[in-house]
Amino acid sequence: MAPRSRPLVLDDVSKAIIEQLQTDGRRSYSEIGKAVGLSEAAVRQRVQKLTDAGVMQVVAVTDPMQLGFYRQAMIGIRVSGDTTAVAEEIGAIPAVDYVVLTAGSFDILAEVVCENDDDLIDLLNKRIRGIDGVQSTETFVYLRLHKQFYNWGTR
Amino acid sequence: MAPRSRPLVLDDVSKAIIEQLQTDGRRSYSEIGKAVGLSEAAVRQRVQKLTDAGVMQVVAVTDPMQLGFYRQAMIGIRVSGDTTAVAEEIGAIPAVDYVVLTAGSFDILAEVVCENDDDLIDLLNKRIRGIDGVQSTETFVYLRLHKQFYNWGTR
DNA sequence: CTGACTTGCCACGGAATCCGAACCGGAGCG
DNA sequence: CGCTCCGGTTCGGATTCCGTGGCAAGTCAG
Repeated sequence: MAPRSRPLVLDDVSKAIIEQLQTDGRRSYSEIGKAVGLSEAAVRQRVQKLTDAGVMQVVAVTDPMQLGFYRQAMIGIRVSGDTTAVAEEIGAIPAVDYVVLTAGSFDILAEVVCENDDDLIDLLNKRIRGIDGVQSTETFVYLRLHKQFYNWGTR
Repeated sequence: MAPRSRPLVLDDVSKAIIEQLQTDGRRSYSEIGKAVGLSEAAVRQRVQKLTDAGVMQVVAVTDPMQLGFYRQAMIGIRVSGDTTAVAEEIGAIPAVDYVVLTAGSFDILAEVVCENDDDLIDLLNKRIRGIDGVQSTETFVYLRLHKQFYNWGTR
């Protein structure tokens, strides 16, 4: 949770390792080593370094729909005053899984995951719009998730 | 890439397994089994089923910044005609990692990952705005990613 | 140049894990 | 009752994980 580390240049081998784990996070070190031309131990050390440095993390990602969260939305938020403070507060809400400060007609974009429409309404009215500094919000209800990639690493 | 398997109810044990893998995608089956009260083989079978069904996938997620992608943005797109077709075309662009059909003042939201501003400009002008049916776009350049969670599974 | 230090990789071996297959018990059904 | 399906457990051999030690190639100071 603390990516406090130097730039940490990534050579081609590390990129290759990341690509391997992007396609399958459970691939064995020796298999990766075979693919990138390194020994098992070397791969292991590099993966450890990469995760320690916060460059990469291996996790399970899920389909919210199939877990009972039937309503997702992106919320554009206009703020007066310190955007960071507001972002902090919004990020503290459990239903919010993604917060980013932006330039443009919104100051903050927040993605939320709710079980149903009632939860979304409550979230908006009772939580987000009540935050000090929030001027206005605009909600984009998700109709269909069409693409979701995690392998933007090296192209 | 094809979540073609509808019903598949998730009991508490499967949810617990998912939570384990959400905190660490490389945790061993036996360790998970110990945590959720199942044998190693049973955990393995369930994980296999869950991934096959598209409920969950274990992957490496990376910090784009540390991989040389210094410019991210969300692009709101207004479309005339079939939104699905446009979404399909946008999703085919490598720099686009996230596409969702929405209700609201945008028809499509697309997150893009670029190396720099020039790439972003080219992406917008030469790729996205050239797609048939795209009426207008609005770009929200990311200033700072503030929160990003993958563990929305069960709360 | 040289010696101390650092860094990254490989080799190795014991412990742990993975993984396929066999087995088992309960539920549903004719 | 016999049969099948399902999900769990057990089991054993192959594989992987992981700590450790060694080695070669820098780097730096004197």
